[in-house]
Amino acid sequence: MTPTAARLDSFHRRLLDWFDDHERDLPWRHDGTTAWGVFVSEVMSQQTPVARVAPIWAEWMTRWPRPADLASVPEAEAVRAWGRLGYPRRARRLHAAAVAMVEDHAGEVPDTEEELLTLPGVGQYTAAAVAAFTFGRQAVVVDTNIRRVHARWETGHALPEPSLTRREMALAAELLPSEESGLSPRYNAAVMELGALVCTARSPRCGDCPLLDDCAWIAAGRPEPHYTPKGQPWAGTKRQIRGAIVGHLREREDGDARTTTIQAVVGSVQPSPEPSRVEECLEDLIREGMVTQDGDRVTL
DNA sequence: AACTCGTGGCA
DNA sequence: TTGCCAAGAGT
Repeated sequence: MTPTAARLDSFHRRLLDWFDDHERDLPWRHDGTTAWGVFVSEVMSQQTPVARVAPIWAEWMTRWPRPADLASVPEAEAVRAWGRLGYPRRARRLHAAAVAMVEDHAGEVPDTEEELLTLPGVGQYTAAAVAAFTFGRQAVVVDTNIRRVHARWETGHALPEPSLTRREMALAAELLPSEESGLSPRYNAAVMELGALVCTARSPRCGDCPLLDDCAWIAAGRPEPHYTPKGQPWAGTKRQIRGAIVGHLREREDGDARTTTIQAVVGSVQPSPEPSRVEECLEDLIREGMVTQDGDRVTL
């Protein structure tokens, strides 16, 4: 299960050579991007395609170039500026993280995984990614792309298990180039990039893969993933209704704020569920702080 | 450990 | 057309 030193060396060399020729020109990879810029890009990219993140990230960097700039505006400003990236609670956590940086870290992005992990919205992946990509640290970065590359190249499975296991983290740590080599940050980016561009979940481009002749999944005959039936109807779920509520509010421009009546919110959700169900979701959003209430009016 | 939390593009 | 999937985190 532990690859031989020779196979591991080949793995590193092929990935890094491939990355030299295929690295995407993402805006946060440009020279001069600050640690704050990398931090924001990582949070925005959680569960969200990077192509959709790029324009919003650019707006945020112009508007709030330092943590203190975001921390100085109301949290609702961040939620409004989030646009349609999805999971808008991430905007609130990003704002809270900026406040924490100002209050506890001299207005800077902390430069260790341990400190990064204390920030709202920062979990195992984001802490490792920021530590590696902006501070050049030795960190075990494991995202969905890296998990899939590892599953195929080493384990021979089409896709990783639904939830991240300790075994996977241990494997990722074993596959990391040594600290002395100084290659691990760029290697981490390279594996992620391969997963995003070549070793994709659907229709992988194995013909373009630098690891083709050394891949356990290929050697096993590219077995299919085991099908897991979890298909549930989307319409009527809390997530759908919450999305419709916040989406409706987002479009209700009224000066700086985005506000309307509870009644208008209830009438805006399509297909229309029971009004009580919409009200329940609205109450959740108010309780969580995503939406504020003033009498019969609600504001994003 | 299993669930919840948005949104849009694409095969 | 519709289900799958995308740089996960929090509980």
